Formats: sequence, C-alpha cells, structure tokens
Amino acid sequence: MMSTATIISQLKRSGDRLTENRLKLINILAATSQPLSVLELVKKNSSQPHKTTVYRELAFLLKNNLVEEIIFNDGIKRYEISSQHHHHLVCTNCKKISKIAAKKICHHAAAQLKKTGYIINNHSMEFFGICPKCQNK
Amino acid sequence: MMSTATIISQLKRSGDRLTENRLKLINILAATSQPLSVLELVKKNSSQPHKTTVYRELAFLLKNNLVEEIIFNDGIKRYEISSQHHHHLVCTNCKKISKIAAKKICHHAAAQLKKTGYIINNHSMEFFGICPKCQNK
DNA sequence: ATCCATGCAAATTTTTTGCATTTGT
DNA sequence: ACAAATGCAAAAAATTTGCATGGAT
Repeated sequence: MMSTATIISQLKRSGDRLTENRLKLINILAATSQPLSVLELVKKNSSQPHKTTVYRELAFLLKNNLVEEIIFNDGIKRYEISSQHHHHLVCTNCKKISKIAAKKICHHAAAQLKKTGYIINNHSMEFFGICPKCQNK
Repeated sequence: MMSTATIISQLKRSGDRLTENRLKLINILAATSQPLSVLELVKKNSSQPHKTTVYRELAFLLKNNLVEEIIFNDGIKRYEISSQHHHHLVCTNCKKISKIAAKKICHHAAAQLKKTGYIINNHSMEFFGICPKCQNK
C-alpha cells in the first residue's frame, strides 16, 4: 500500500493542493484495511466535510491513481489507497473485507483469457464466504 | 442457459402465475446474450411495463434462481437467465459482454482461496478489455 | 491574485415502498 | 373469489451538477 508520505510528496510534486479535506481523507483511508464508502468516509471525518466534497475528492484521487474504487454485489462504491494488484475476500457474516495478493490466481486466469483474443486491460475478482471467526459462532 | 420452456414448466410446477409481463421478460432475457439493466428491459418490452414491475419481477425470478444479477464497475445491476457457472468479459470499447465458461479458472482460484480458512460460497470475476473486432479499428 | 476546493441546494439516477386496482388461476 | 401482479406516486439512496464563497499557494 502507498504510504501517506508517498502520496503527499506526489501531490506536492505535481503542484496539487494539500487541503485539510484532502489530507484527512488520505489519512482515514490509510488508517484502515477496509475499503470505505462515501458515507463512511464522511462519518469518519471529524470535520464532517460535505459529501459532495468527498465525492469530488475521491474523483481527484482516482484520476491520479492514488485510490482504487471497488464495487461489490451491493452496488455501493468503496475506496481504498492504491496498492499492489489484489482482490477481495468478503465475509458475508461480519462484513470484514480482506485483501488477497493476486499474483498466482491472476497468472492462471490471464493465460485462459488470452485464448479469447481480447486485449485484457483490467479485471476484478471478489470472493464471498464465511471467515474463520464467524465459523465458530 | 435454461430454456424458456424449462423456466415456464418450473413456474407451473411451483404454482406461480404466468403473467404477460413475466413471460415477456423471460423471453427478452432468453433472446439476448447480453445481461440487461432494468431500463433496457423496460425499453425492449413492447408493452412497456412500469419499471417498478420489472424490478419486482426480477426480484421474483432472482429468488427462484431463474435469473442472475451482475454488477460491473459502473454500479448498474444487470440480469441474465441462469446458466452454468461462468464469468464475464466486457469490451470496454463496444460494450459487448461475453460469457466465459469458468471451470478451469475457478478451480485454480478455489485452491488458492482454501488457504485462507474461509468457507467460500460465492465469487465474481469480470474481465475488461478490447475485443478482436474493436482492435481492428 | 489566481485557481482550485468547498458547501449548499437542487437535479439525476437507480431502486424501493405504499396503496388502490387489475389479472391469473 | 382469492392471492398475486400491476401501475402510479412518492420516498429513499447514491451520485452529479451549478453556482457563489472560501482557501491554498
């Protein structure tokens, strides 16, 4: 995962502003392992920025590849700090979202997909199940 | 993919009504290889059912496992007749959506995921790229 | 000072709900 | 006849846009 320091220096380098909202949003995203929705990002922010601002800020960070957007099967967009290629594992009981380093899985899928003749630029994979903790309840 | 005949006989067996909307919706879904959104399903229907009806009908068909719901990265829900386990390949240029028989890909992913200790009940995989036709333009 | 970011209101889009009416069996 | 399906209006939820103001450099 990109560190906040890396993100901030990248923003400085490209001449982008370091506003309070921007910095707080980055800190909140960096402080959690869970992808967060816009609503959650508003709530978690002590200075309660307007949701419009959060939407616009996320669009900015997305455009600069500093955050990634994921949509699970509830249709809500969630955001996380950019990091090495990975996928998600969601516990449908406690809702915890874990990352899965994707190398092995993707290599294999890529090989299969090559046969289609498509130039594959992107893909998403999400796995849903019950985490070990929830299995013991 | 389930045939419309199979679907209809299943509905009869379980005592569910064969309404005009229901039959038309099933026919529209069966006649295309593309997963369709609610809006598209309303437009494609010559008797122009109310969108509320389409939502409710899809919920009914979903509950009975006769259709499947997919969400791509635009966040819009799309529906298709249930069929053997598969994933989707989306051309980001012409928007065509193809099915990918998923057996080989999933076997491998499942083996990797077992190590997490989760009981995996479901997963989704979508691939995005440029189809052969669009590559030659 | 300039440009970008912000807040607010309002519009859009997708989906859901309540209720009275119609339709399938 | 009865239960389920339908249409309409309205509400809800997520997201986007316009515009005037405030803030970072």
